[in-house]
Amino acid sequence: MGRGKIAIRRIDNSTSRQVTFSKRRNGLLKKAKELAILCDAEVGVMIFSSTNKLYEFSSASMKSVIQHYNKSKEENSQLVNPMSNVKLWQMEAAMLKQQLQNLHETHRQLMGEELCGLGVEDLQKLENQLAVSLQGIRIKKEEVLTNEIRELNRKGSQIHQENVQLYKKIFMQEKCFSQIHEAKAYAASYDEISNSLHETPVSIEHITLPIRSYANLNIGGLLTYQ
Amino acid sequence: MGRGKIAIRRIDNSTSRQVTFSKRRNGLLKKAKELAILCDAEVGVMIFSSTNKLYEFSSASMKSVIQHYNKSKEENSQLVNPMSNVKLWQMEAAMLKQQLQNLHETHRQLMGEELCGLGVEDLQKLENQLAVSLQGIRIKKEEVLTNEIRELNRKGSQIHQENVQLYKKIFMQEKCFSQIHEAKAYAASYDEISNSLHETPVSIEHITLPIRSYANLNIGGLLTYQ
DNA sequence: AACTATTTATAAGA
DNA sequence: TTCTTATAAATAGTT
Repeated sequence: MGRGKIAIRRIDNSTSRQVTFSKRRNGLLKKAKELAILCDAEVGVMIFSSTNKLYEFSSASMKSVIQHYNKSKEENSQLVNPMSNVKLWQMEAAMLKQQLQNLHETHRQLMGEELCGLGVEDLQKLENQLAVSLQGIRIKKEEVLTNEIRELNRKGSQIHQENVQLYKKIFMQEKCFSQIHEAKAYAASYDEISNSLHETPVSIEHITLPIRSYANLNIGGLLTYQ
Repeated sequence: MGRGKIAIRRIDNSTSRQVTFSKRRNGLLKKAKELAILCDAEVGVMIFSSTNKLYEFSSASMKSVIQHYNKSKEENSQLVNPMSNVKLWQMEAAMLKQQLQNLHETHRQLMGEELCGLGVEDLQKLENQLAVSLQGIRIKKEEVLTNEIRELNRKGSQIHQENVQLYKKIFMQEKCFSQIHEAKAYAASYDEISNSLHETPVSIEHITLPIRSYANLNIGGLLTYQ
């Protein structure tokens, strides 16, 4: 329809293509509108130019047209339907919820709650499990404590050595008599405390206090004499 | 365009409207196709007849056209986007997954596994919790066992009474000497066993065997003499 | 964007 | 529905 007939194939000339797009786009939108009005039909048209600009017509809102389209399609196939994904995720969520609930119940039983529905055998199993767990945790705890003690002992003796070196240095330099006196006094008091701690192995039950004393001594020693 | 000009308003005549719909619908789809080809545009057309039948054209897949449309629109609003639901459910699932993972870790710690990341304080808390749980479960178990024992004792003595009544009946009827002898023998043997069980209170530790003996006696008695 | 020769779409009728 | 056909409408090429 025009001065000459054209074949329906991509128009090579860019300008010509753009002009034709403009004309025919308006034509299409007009015809869509007419169809909707004349025939009482629900029509939705989306057009994207090659420069990605959107032109649209819809008799109702485009949202409702697309929803209608989806509804119409979900009878035939689930593939085009963006709702199918929703259903998949809903199922996933339901499954996770169930797992969570189950685990929660088990967890509460392990915490010693909600034991009413359980028989003697279940209770016995639970008791055994908890006894084993408790044992494991106590072993682990002792392990951790032992390691901490060993580490503190190591650091304590290391810093004690440092302090001894520092005292020696101070003494050798013989710079100030008052400092020498202090150092002697400190060394005496330190030995008095650390002798009983250091020579004998330290047990878990008595470690808390000695460790703190150690730490205080170390920090005090370093700050004062460095 | 036709024999006469028509106004663009709803066609009243139903048949005429349907015919026009058919013609113009094909026209619109054809024009949409031509536009897509000639101008290299992305086009999507959805048409629903008044009887709700769907006719469509899309240059690519309708799904991709709609997605393109949504993407183009989501700058303005999220409402039209059918993916938003999916995202909501994905978030829900992710949240549940996280909860499940957390609970799982706690659970494993309660089971005495994976204790490596824990400090002394955590271990101590865990130990205390487990000790409390264990205590609760042991109390519950004793409660259940005590109830079972009480119930069995009740049944046992009840059925013992029944048996005594049955023996009396048999003796009173004096139908058969051999039966009387049997009854005497049974009563003697029963008293021998049950005296020691029934007079003294029964402790949990020793209950299992006595209860079974009781049950056996009861069942035997009932089956034989009813 | 406007013009216009031509093609195309389609209203009415069969 | 489909075919026919007269006519309205759309538009290709031009200005």
